[in-house]
Amino acid sequence: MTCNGRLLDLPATAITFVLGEHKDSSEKKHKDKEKTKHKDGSSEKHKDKHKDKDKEKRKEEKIKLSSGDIKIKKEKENGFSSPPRIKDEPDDDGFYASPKEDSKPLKRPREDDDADYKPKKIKTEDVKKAKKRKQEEEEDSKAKKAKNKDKKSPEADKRKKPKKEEEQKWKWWEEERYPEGIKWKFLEHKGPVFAPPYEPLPENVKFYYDGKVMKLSTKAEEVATFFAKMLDHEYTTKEIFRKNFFKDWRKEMTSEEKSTITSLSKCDFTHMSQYFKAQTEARKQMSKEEKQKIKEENERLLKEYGYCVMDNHKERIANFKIEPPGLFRGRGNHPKMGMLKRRIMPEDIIINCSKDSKVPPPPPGHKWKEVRHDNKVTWLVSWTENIQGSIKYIMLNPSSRIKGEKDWQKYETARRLKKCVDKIRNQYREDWKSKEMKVRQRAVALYFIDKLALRAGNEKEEGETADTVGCCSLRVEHIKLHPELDGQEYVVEFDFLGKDSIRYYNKVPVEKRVFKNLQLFMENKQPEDDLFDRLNTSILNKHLQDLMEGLTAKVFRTYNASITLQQQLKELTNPDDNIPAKILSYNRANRAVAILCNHQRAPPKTFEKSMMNLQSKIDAKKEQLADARRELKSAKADAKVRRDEKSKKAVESKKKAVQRIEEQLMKLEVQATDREENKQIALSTSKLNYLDPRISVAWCKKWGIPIEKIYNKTQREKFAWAIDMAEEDYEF
DNA sequence: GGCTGTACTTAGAAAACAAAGA
DNA sequence: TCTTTGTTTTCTAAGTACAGCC
Repeated sequence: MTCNGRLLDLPATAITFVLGEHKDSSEKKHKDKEKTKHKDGSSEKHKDKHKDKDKEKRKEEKIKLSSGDIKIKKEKENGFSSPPRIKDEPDDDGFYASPKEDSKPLKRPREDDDADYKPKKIKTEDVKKAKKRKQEEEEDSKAKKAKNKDKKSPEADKRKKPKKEEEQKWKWWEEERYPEGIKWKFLEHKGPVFAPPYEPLPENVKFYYDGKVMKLSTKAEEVATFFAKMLDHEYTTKEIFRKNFFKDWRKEMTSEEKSTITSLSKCDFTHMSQYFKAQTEARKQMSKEEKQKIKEENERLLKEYGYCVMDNHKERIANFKIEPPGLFRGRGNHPKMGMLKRRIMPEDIIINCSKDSKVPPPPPGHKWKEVRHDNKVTWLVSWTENIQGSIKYIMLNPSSRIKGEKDWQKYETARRLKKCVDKIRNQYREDWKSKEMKVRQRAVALYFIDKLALRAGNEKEEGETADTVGCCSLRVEHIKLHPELDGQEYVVEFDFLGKDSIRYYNKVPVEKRVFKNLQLFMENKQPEDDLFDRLNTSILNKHLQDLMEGLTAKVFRTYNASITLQQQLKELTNPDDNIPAKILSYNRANRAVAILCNHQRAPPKTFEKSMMNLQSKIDAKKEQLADARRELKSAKADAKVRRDEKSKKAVESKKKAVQRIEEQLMKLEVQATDREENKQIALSTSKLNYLDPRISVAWCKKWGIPIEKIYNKTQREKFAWAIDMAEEDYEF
């Protein structure tokens, strides 16, 4: 079985794209089973533990909120008083425990050299290189200063900016990596930005209960506005959502409110909803100046809180704003949808930074939960969320060294898999014959993960999340076996909800041994029983670790996605094509991967309309072309009769016009094809997470395609390492 | 080997923004 | 200049993986 074959096994039409809940009956069945399981099971206990914790937390929260000493200024969301400035790029004067001083900036390793990507020992930087870099940095800062001065001509600024920004980018990939485990040596940041405090509704905005106006307490009103803002959303019609919301809302009510408001269906939020809609409208109608003001404010916030200093470099933070309170919106059939996501206070926040840094001060009158100095982790701020009890983090942007290095490493691991994948495939094929059930299950599951790019499928806490599965957690009800189907032998029909409750539906012919094994695994089982009852992700990954260092189930997805892109690009790119046609080929290769990985999206609401618009543009262009051709014809006839220079020239210019219109038409047609094929497929997820960017960069270089045509600004920032290092002959 | 907690990547929807068209 | 449409960015949920404990 070749990878190429794999893809062809999977024509776009083979996967039916349907979003959302499609199998109520089986889900219900499963849930019922879980309910009975819970009665004596340990997970119930765990759940209770969670509940108690949540209760406690909410109690604490109430106390805090009612203490009334919370004053968060609007201008200084973080409550900081005159925050210290961070330099754009710290001077190289060693005032931080700098990795530069003791690390040698190596020339980047060749791809092949890097194959096993092990952190090397940090070496002492030689003086020459240190000097050189110092010089460069000084030049950078000079350039920056010059740029700041040059504010008189924004036009000129615009033109110069990109180049200069390019120049001053730090090429971390040319430097030595830290030993494993150590993530940084110096870390300083300004802490998080908290959600703005609740602003009570104006007096004239009413809430009605049972047809009568009712004035709500501030806390109850705030939660009510969360619901009112979602009134147009399908969520608010769902029973679970309404139930969860109402339960949590009541907790925020005064005892008086609680005794009055006993039924959600008697609550009328429409006036509130209208008010918010009007506000949205008003925001759209704001004057240019007002909009500009908001924009500047956001920029200021970003400038102040959006960056940290990590090891002598200013790095962008991905999410420096704390998630605001609101109603939890789970995906798919989530049992907790509608629950209240509580407001996060400084007392919930753990700050992580280095000992010798300036610890961000908490907002006045508040304390951080904890300040720690752990350089074995990459996060700057964390807190525990109240819906699942999980930890949330503030981390760096994908363009940062710390994320980029990891990303690079991920693709190197996938490339190592390439070298031994044949051996692994032979091995699991052997294992299909094993005497041990566990080994057979492992081998069949691995075959699916490899062939179909399924996710590993960790076990999930029942009743805590939507009922979704991956490979190891597939249940009998998720597959159907067809000894023969549509002229093919041994077809397995998959139908299950995967991550984010996206449906995976696929009919796949498999090898006879796999088929027979599946029949064996399903013997004497109920639909809701696990297909691979002797297997879980931990067992599988332990096995994979023995086959190759660093190998886990998800590496197969990365490997298969990247190798597919590379093969498809080779196959689909026609050297004679013009640039738009080549880009169409690229998108098609990208699409093949997205289909493999089952990356779907809801078709855009305006899809049909925009398609029609495009078609009418094409029709108009066709007419234009016909006209132009007629004109050319008559010009030719004219020239034949007159035989002068002027009419000859006229023919030439008409010819050019025809050519130009032909090109325009072709571009439009390509666009239409691309869009149609993309209707339900999301390309960005694979582009961002599964495709070794060096493949794309090499392809661009080989065919003279500007990199901007396939990566936008953010993507170019994330993949700066690949853009810098990949040559046109790069092989994944 | 199971359980729990933690850290990190991957994911699609929605909001914000920019460009094109009227 | 205003409106529509398409693209990018933001947001945060939902996965994977693994360490450490019993």
